[in-house]
Amino acid sequence: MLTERQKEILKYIVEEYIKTAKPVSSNKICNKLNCSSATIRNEMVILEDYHLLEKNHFASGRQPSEEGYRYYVNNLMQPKNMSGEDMLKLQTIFHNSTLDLNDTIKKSIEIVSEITNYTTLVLGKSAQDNRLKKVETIPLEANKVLTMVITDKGFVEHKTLNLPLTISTEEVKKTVDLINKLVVGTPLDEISEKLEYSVKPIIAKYVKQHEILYNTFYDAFNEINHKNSDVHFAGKTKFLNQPEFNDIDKVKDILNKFDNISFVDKMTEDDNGVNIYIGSDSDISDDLSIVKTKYNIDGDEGTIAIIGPKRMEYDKVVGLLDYIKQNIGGQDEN
Amino acid sequence: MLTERQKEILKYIVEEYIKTAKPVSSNKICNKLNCSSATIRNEMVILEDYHLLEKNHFASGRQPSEEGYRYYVNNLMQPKNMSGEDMLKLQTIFHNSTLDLNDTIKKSIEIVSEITNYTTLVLGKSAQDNRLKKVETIPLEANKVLTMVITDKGFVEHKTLNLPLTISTEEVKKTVDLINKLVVGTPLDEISEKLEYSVKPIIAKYVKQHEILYNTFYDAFNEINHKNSDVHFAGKTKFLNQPEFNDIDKVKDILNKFDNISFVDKMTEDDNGVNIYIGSDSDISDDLSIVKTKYNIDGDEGTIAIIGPKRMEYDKVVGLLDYIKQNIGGQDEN
DNA sequence: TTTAGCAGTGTCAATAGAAAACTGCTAATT
DNA sequence: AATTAGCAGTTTTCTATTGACACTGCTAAA
Repeated sequence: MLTERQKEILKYIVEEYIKTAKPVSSNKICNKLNCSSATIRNEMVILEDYHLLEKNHFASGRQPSEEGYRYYVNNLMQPKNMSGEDMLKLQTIFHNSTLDLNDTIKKSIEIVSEITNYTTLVLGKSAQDNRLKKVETIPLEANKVLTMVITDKGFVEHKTLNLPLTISTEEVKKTVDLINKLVVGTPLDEISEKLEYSVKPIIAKYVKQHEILYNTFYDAFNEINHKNSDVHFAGKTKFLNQPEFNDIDKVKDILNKFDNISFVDKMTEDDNGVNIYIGSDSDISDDLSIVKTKYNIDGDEGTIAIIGPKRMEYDKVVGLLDYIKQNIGGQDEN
Repeated sequence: MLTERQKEILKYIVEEYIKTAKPVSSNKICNKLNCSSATIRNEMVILEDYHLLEKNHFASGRQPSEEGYRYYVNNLMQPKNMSGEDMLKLQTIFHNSTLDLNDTIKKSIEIVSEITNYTTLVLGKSAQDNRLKKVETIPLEANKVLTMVITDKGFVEHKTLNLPLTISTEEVKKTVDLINKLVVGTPLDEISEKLEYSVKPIIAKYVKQHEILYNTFYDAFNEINHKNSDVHFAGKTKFLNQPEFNDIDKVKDILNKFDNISFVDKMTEDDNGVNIYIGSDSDISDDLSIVKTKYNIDGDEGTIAIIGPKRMEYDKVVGLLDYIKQNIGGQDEN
């Protein structure tokens, strides 16, 4: 358990390091608290023993360790209220009724990225609890057919097929009708199974060249399920502004992870508050942190995440996400 | 007009610089041609007078200028044949009939990026000469409506609308029917005009709350027209491997340009061969070059472009694109 | 418990010198 | 007239050294 003074010192070091990116010396701190630098140094040794602070080299100042950041956000930090100006920016986007929901969200994460100067992303609701609304095909020129899969929440996945000449448009229609009759209303994550065991045999009976058609729809369903949500980024290169990312290899690594978005698993974790993943917890890079929250606007769920350096202004970011959660998409309806 | 020897020297310098990224000295060259380094130096002075070579500082070796590269690709370079192994990789993708066209192309630019180690992108055909196939709406839960615009080439644009409660589904249907009756078959780039002058008055007559519905479709059409083609990247960060991109600001600039894809205008320029845009010609960065070609597979047109450092292996890249053009999408049918 | 004071340690910027890598030019050679 | 050897001159790069600076840890005193 830390003493009050130790907490104060840790808080000061974290916030100062966040501001300057430079190790904090005992001297700087003793101006804030009224005690000598030697006292501070003694305390710093203790905090280092607790693994809350780190040194770069023997005679350097201290900076927060990953655990130090964690202690800070859990125990010391106070979310910072947004400026009125920034609130206004967000409100005008959200009350612009001419934009559709998707556009509103895209626009607003751009604002968030601009306000915070960090990369921001939004993760649409996973399609997994969508149900199939309908399947549709539209014949185009020659032997091409546009096939679409539409869900009850408005997801659309489409593919253009080049059909072998041996398949007639009637057979396509038959297949579509069968799928519509048999699986509409089924949750998407159950559809592959149902397709394979209930639908395939029936199609095989009624449609001659069923294989290729069946496979197409099977693929489309799988795809909509796998890219289980759309991800939109804003300010993807913001982190390049931070001094800790002057190493090209680091940059490359992070950008590739952004593209593979393997880290989104973190995002879908169930939690109703604002969650903070620091450094190695972020699953992207030891040098990055993620602050995320879920939103819910008129039943449309999703996640907004802000990605910044470990040395991120957590108080500001958490304040911002709190605001969004409360004022815009905050119906906790689990 | 250059002498044979001057051409040989220029060619050697370009190719050596491409390989090593280091200025080439007279000494290295005189091992290749059988003459002394002094002779080479005399020639290099002449080539520099022609603005084909550059020096970094007084006593440095020479490297190609932008014009030097241009002279090289136009007069000295010979496209290099692909290795059998690489050909095979591409062929297996292209003859995989279970993939639809879009997936085939995406997969193949991934292969191209892997083979070349450069960023590769594909630019779908512009939607401008598409015609409207149909407009469709699907009512979802509550007051939400999915609206779709579909073109004859298989483009699909969709939006989810939150309708005010005052609008009935019948009115939506009426609007859609009217649009379908009046503008199906119209080329997309003429549709805004037609909508505004021919359709709007009629809708205004038959539909009560027509404004919001009309605007939605108007927006959707505009959007499909403006994002006039889809762009897919592969190996977006490949250029970070090159030594000339160790400057974070340069990196940031290029990545942002990739995202804004303002440079695609270059891509749509009409030309049937393989085009090379070097340095400032590329409209991305003075340090990058673009090599592109159009393809045409079963009537589906598009452009494949390879983006690499100015110091790019033009012979290999041109050889690769030649191969793609000839073996896969090379019907010159303008 | 706290503090003053100091020795010890590592960073950083500046400087200097020497080696390396080339070129341009001149004068001799073919 | 074209080519070449040779050398002076230029710039980069590497290494070493230095002194100033910024801290810390520890000790001993308050």
